[in-house]
Amino acid sequence: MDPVEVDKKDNVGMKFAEDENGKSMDVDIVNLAAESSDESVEIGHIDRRKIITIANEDFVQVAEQEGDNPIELPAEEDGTLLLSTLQAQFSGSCGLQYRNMDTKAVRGIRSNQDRLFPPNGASSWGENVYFCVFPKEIKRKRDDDLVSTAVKAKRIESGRCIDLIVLGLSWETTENRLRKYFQKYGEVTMANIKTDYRSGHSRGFGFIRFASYETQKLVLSTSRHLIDGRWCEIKVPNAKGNNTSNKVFVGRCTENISSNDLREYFSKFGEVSDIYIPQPFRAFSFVTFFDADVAQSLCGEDHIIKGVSVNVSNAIPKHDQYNQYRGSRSPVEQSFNY
DNA sequence: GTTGAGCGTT
Repeated sequence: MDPVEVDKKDNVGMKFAEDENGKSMDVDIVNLAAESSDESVEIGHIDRRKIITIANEDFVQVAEQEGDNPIELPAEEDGTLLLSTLQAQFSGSCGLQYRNMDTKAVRGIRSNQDRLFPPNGASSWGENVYFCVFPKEIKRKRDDDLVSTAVKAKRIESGRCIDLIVLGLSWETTENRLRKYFQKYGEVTMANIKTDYRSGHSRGFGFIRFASYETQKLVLSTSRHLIDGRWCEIKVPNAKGNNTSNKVFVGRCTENISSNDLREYFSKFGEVSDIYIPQPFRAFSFVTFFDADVAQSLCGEDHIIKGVSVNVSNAIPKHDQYNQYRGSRSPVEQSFNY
């Protein structure tokens, strides 16, 4: 083949080159002609297939979120990544970021129209793992979709009452006012306003629960509710996942819910083998059943014990859920979590 | 002491 010229101006490794057909390619100058100090370097002695291989080697490692497993996306011959290539794998993504290991800060990737450019003006994407940027609305939607849409649907179609979240409450609205407002639809079994634990002030949302499924359906069919002069939204709250163990985590316990209360309450679902309440008080407990199916059937549900809405979920601690999700812990290992 | 999309203080 004919000699190929490589432009060495302000290069730090990878620069563009053209083969004899005028096709641009990436060539690693440091590896190919390290000793040359000319402005351009002849690399005609290099086998063309090898150059093509080098040229085709630039894949960009992209993950949906930081920490996710990356997918390798092919860069274009000029080193850029087409937005369409990115979006083919990550629908809705509009850009890329990566973690700068020196500064620990997240860096944005330059983009122009339909192309994304490698960082630092280089022509290589290097070994960085890049993660997607989504427009704000889509990111929110994604959480909604992936985290809980299926679970939500299951919960609402189950025919049972669940806690409903009320968003957009006035800072002034009290639990009594909330209860009073919704009582006109049917019997309310629980009303709760979430407050800032320091100031005690409302955080502007709360939860409500009805005695009958019919009432719940009726209330949910009207999404806008005028409460204390503000239009509020009532929705099925986001839920958590499932469980395979015979032990469940009971969250949002209050200090007056005793071991006996828990045993008495949960015994109606199946034989309880153990109750564990951490001391000092930590607002959760564990209930173990003889039958794992009973435990499983309760997961994701809210139950009212002594007027308090507690939440039943899987008994796997938060810091292990990542590994659990990745399947890197065996069920045997998981059983030794506590 | 402020606020106005969200997801249940330990």
